[in-house]
This record gives sequence, C-alpha cells and structure tokens, in this order.
Amino acid sequence: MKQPPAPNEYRTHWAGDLRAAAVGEEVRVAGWVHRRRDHGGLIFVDLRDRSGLLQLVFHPQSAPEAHAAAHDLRSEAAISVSGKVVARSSDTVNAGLETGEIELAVSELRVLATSPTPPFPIDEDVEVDEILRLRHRSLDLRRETMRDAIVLRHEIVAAIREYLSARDFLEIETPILTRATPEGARDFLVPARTQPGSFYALPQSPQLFKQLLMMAGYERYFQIARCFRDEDTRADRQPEFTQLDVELSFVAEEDVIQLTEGVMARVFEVAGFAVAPPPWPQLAFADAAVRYGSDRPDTRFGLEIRDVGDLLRGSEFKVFEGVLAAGGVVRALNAGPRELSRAEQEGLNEVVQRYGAKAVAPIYAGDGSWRGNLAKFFSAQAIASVNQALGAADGDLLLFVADREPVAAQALGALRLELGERFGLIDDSRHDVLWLRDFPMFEWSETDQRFTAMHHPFTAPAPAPGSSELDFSEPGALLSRGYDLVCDGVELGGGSIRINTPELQQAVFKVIGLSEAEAQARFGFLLDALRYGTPPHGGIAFGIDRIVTICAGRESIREVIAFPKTASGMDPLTGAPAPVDPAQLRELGLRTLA
RNA sequence: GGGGGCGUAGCUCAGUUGGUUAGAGCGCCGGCCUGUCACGUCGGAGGUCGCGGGUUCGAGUCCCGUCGCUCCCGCCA
Repeated sequence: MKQPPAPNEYRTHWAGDLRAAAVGEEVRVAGWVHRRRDHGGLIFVDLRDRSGLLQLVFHPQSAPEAHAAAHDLRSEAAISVSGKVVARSSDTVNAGLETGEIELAVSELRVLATSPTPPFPIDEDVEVDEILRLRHRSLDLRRETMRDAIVLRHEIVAAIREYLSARDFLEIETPILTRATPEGARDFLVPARTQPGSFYALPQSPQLFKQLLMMAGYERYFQIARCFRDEDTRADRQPEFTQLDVELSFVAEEDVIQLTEGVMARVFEVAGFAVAPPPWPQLAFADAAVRYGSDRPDTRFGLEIRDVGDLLRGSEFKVFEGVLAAGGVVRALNAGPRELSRAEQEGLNEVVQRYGAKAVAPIYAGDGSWRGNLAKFFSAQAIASVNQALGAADGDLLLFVADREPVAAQALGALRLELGERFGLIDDSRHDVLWLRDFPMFEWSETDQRFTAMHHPFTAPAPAPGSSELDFSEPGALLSRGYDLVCDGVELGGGSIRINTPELQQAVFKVIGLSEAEAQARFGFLLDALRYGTPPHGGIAFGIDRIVTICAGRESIREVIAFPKTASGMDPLTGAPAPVDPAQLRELGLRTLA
C-alpha cells in the first residue's frame, strides 16, 4: 500500500507490508483468516488484508488464551491481532511470500466476525463456475486474481486521469438520462413518470455531448464514462461498459493520434505491458481487409492473406471462375509445410462456414507445380504466379476461399486466427499496437437497403481514394476521417475528426436516409449548435474494460469488472432484471403484455 | 433469432456397451501432532446425477422437451 493506515483499535499496520525492518515492533493488524495450520501445539494462521499475507504464530505457552481461540478460527473469519514482529529463523523463511522473512507472534486475538465455509476456495486459484462466483461476488473479489485485476484497473484509470489533467483536459460529466438515438445499437429505455408514454434512453456514448462541449469552447475534454447498449453480450462485450472518452478542438487526425499514443503508452507502462514505443504503425482498412481479413488484425504472426483472383482468372476450375464472374474474389493463405487430415480439413471448413463461405480449397504446393485433385485445372503460369504471391515452397499447404469479397475476407481472417492458434504461432509475450485508418465512410446495408455510417454519422467524410473532392453521388466510395487503435487483434478504441458545419452534417444524414425533417426532429439541437462557429474537432473513445482485460492477460471482460452481468444480461448477485410492483408500473403509465 | 460446448458431493472433475451400494482429489467435521506455510496423520459425514417426460426388466449413461451457464454467428453507428 502507498501509505500506512491511520492507527486505530483494529490495526496499526498493513499486514502484507511488514518487512524485516519492523522486527521487534509491537503491531496490530487486521484482516481475514486465509489459511490455518493447526499443529496442536503451535498454530499458524495466514492473515490476509488488501496488502497481502502475513503469517501469525500462536504459542500455547506465551499466549494460552489467544492460542485456544486460534484453535477455533475458521477460513474467512475477520480478525484483529496484536503481537510482536519477529524474524524467522533461516530454515523457516518462506521465499514465496513477500512477508516471508518475518512473522507475527500473536499475544492477543480478537475475532470480529466469523464466517461459514465459503462456497468455493478463496485461498487458491481454481476455476469455479462463474454463476457461483457472481452470486457470491464479495467472496470472489477476495481472491488474489480478482484483487489484482481490480487494482490494476484503478491504476490504469488513475494514470489516465493524471496524464490528461496535466495536459489541460477537463473531466466533465454528461447525462445518463438522455434521448434515444435512431442509429446504432438498441437503447436501454427509462420510462418518464412525469410524461407517461415518453422515455429517456441511457447513453450509448457521450458522443453528442462531447461535441457540444467543443462547440462550447472547452477545447479539451475527457470522461471515464459509463455507456449502455442493449445488445447480446460476448466475452468482450457487456450491456454496460466503461469508456475513456476524449475530445479536442482545432485539431486534425495526427493531433488526436499523437495525444492518444501518449496516453496509451503511459497506460501500458503502468500495467507493465510491453509494447513498442510510439509512433505506432498505421494500416489502411482496405489493406487490413485483404491481408488479415479483419478490421482488427492480430499482427503478431504471419499467415497473411493474398488476393489471387487475377492470377487464377481464366482457369478450368468452374467454382473459382463462377465466383470471379459474379464479381467475387479468390483469396488464399500459405499455411506452411503442413499435412491436413480429413477431420482437420473438415474442421477448417466449419470455421469458414460460420461466416457464410462454402468451403476451404486446400492445395499442396509442389516444386513449381501443385498436388491434389484441383491442380489439373490450372495453367503452369497461374500456378507459378500464385506460388510466388504466396511465397509457396515445396510441401506448403495453400488454403483458398472463393466468395463475395466480405465473406471471403472474413472467412479467411477467421481461418488465419484459427491456424495461428492451432499451430502455436502467437507469441504471448509479444504485443503489437497499430492504427487502422482510411475506413469507408458508409456501408451498404442489405437488410435496411440503405447506406449506414460505418463509424457514426458525426464522423467527417474524406474524399474517395484518388479524388480531392467530397462527391456524395457515390457515397460508397467515400472514406472517413476515422481511426481505430488495435492491439493483438482487439479493438481498444476508435475515433474520428467530426463534422463541424451543419451543411456537411445534413449531407451525411441525407446519405443514410434521414430526411431533413427527421434530422431536425432527432438532432435539431446538434444542427442548431453547429451553426454558431463550431471549431474543427475530433476525439476518440477507448474501452476501459478491454484495455484492462488485455493488460491483465485475461480471457473475458467480466474478469476485470467488479460486478458484471452474465451472457444473458442477468446479474446473479442482485437478481436484476426483476419484475416490479404493479403500483410502480401504474405510476409510470405502463403495463406488461402478459 | 441461430449453431457448438457444458450441467454428477461444498469446489474441481472421472463415471466403459444401459447393469450390484455413483467414485477421486480438494474442502468440511472430529482425534492426534511445537516450525508449518498446498502442514502431516487417523477416522467420519456429505449425492433430487440441472428440471420434466419417454424408451427399457433396468437410465448418470439412450430419446424428446425445458432451464441455466458459456463460446461463436447474426447484432454491436
């Protein structure tokens, strides 16, 4: 701990902070019974507080009363003890314990509160059913791995606050009760008692408020902001999550990126997470889509994907030709010198089929030729050029997917990750950070039959590649002024330069099918504020939960959130969500459909 | 909404082709034990095999349904 505790009737020192320098001192410590070793004569108790563990010794002769009481101690009882710090003899030093050179010879024991046997072990790091852990979260949080994660989370957030505050950023709170947004994720709604039939929405992000703060002249804003999205969860997604929200005025992309690199380099430093010093590499979205089949590429290993459609065009292989004729793509990766069993190949098919691809076509590269039943369809020249593009050597396994572009890209991206993991190509001690840039501004949505903003509709558009003008007649070609930060295949955050004129904002709304009247109704307050000299501004938002997860080396975001929800959005601790009293509903002018 | 995995003692798990009284380790309870630190040692308790139904002489095991957890697809500006 950073400071000793203020001495009181329960403790004078943190148990885990005592060292050999304290030998001879009379101290009092408090905490929980971590483990007890009762020798009949001597009794040892490991006392745990937030600072760590300390061995207590109860001697039957020197402190008979305490010794007798210690015999009845059980795990997780809360106790306070006083005694003398003594040095351990050299043969009883425990090198595995920070306090292992000393121990406390207890003279007085006060049992402050007893505990029944906990439903799962607190003193060892075993896998326990998660719902049980969540139901008894106050016990689960006592476990060292959880405490480490929660402490790390605090240290990261504290470092962020310190770093940004020192650079003139103001932390400003924005509303939790706000207005539903038509774009984006499903909103959590809160019925308004004073206006039956009307609802607040919980914010999906403080996006519009932070832009208004830029319009208001606050120049540099940040917030550790809680956000809410009523969508299905994942290992890296919760219905409520915390983001670091940042916005700056009179800036362009490089300004935000440079600032962010400073913040995140500091975060990684605090977490002891080894990454290369900034500036970090930047990759265009279009390149990432081909080479990694992902907008959050894991660049810690190779197996890069190549587009080989043009090299193979005109072959006798009807599957590839059909896809190419329909405007699709043929892409491939070189899996190296591997032999696939039939079962393994079927497993790879399952991977790509999750993303809508039909199958993986495996071909074994020979010396200037191909083996396998597909080889006969291709000319020697096609084979040679594909071998060259994939760097194929004799015996290498080449995996092809032919499909519509997004399907083939995603499928091969997933295949690449699967192989990287299966072949053990990912070095866990290495961490790669990079920026993704040059995203498309709009995506065509088949379900809605309209364009949607790929980032969000307040992002400033950029001209299509090769053009210098914003041409809204071809929205699909426009790029955005957005940027994402990716680490080890995880999207840690993303942001953009924003639109700063009402005309441009209206033009973007129009592309996504929002009429002027609708735009006025939904975002009138934004369009109005935009008129009054809005500075060029931009910012970024980071998933705090994801940052802590990756820094702590955990598998799930739930491991770094004190009170998370299950995959179905339930909280086993409180039982939320739960039915409410009919009187409450009446007051809100609501009734349930039963 | 869809697909995969899982559900057996307090915890983590095993349980063969459907066949006697469902097992192990840890934990828990009791005895012994003065240098342990995953203490040791002797003894003991502890089970609605998630729930419901079905097939069968017989179901932890097979079938149907259902609930829960989890991973993924869709979704997540």
